[in-house]
Amino acid sequence: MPRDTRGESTQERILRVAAEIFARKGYHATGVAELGAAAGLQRGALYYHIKSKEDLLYDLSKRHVEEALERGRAVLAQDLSPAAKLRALAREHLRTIAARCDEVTVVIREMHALTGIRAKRLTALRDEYENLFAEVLREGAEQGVFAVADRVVVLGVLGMFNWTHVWLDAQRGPLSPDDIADRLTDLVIHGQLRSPVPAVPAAP
Amino acid sequence: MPRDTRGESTQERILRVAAEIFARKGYHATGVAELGAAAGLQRGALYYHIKSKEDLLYDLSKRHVEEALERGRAVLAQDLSPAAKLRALAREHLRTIAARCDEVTVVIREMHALTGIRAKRLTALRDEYENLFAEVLREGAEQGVFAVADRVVVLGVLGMFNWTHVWLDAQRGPLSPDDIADRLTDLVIHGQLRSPVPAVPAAP
DNA sequence: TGGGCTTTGTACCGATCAGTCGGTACCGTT
DNA sequence: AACGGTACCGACTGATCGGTACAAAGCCCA
Repeated sequence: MPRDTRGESTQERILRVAAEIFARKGYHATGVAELGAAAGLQRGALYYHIKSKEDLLYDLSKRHVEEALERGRAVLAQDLSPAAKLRALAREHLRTIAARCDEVTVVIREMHALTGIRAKRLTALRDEYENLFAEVLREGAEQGVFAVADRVVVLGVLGMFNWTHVWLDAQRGPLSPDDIADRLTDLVIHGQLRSPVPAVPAAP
Repeated sequence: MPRDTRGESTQERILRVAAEIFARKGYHATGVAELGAAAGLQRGALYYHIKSKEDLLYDLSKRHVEEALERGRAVLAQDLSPAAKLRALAREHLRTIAARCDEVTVVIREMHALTGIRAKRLTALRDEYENLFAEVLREGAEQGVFAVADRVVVLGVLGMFNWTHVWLDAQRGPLSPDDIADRLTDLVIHGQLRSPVPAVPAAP
């Protein structure tokens, strides 16, 4: 029963500012006093709401990945062609990054700061999310629409989309997250080759 | 004039172990005592060799990016087709990651820990390296071999290759770095689409 | 043997770290 | 008025942080 009824509980405010500061300064470079101050609390008050600093990072990351995973699963449950599914998944991914860039950055950059069972659980969650991409590519290959995607290709595609969190914010163009997702999806589906030049021999 | 003539100076040993520890634990989570101990030195002795902890991170990163940049430039100076140049650049990139995974991880993950002019200088160096990929794609488009690569595509391709540092070590398959680079290059050039008319089938 | 330089270890600095504690103000319920 | 729970504060702990001062020890050349 939080006293604050202006639309955001103290818990939510703490998670929000923690994501912002962790993304900007890094987990280990951020002190709990700084986290509290950003949330309008002293250290003692902050520890009324969180169990530990690492738990804060864990809760923040877990909630984010779980929500993204849920949305991704909904996309895969749709009755679409593999190519359309890949496009829809890419759009969902880019929308998430556009809307929650701080959290994405924290999950990707600071996950290694988690220890023990928390690290294991979050790694498992992240693997589950990444499997969504593998699943779409597998479906496409099964139907003969895509070339068989070995693990390298899956990780390559995944990396392309994951890396967008680094530059999406700086991309101050007229392109919407959906536009960018479409452009990257086209690249994965069609490649860059435009001339009928045959396959390239390996470099010496 | 290092006393150690067994092939590695104290300076080099410090840079090497620092890369390893920074990559494993993170810059801010690593204490200077820990760095010294890993190099066989006490804190005071360590500070005879380094100016500061941040300077150690900077020197380590700068040296690495400069060397990678030099190799990349040599690739681009070769007289090759755009596709062959992209393949050669990808191979060079993957070879670097395979040989110096710790340094790559540190540069990518801990660069934001640098401040002031050091951050600016390293960012400029990294941008210069990333421009190599943009340059290859631009050449290809200029010659009509590649589709025009806008900034999104360049960043997408770059992300795909940069992200490999996350999983290349875990990839305990029979694939060499060159194999992986070739596979990713093929993806960028040809895409995954194979239907309705199966193009040149990729070897499974 | 004796300077002179490089390298190292020890002791120390002030600051900050994550986390805990006792105490207090406010709340609705009884 | 008394109570239990929620929310918060400020002070405190012991440890560790990055960095420095300084002297001893190892080394080379004379």
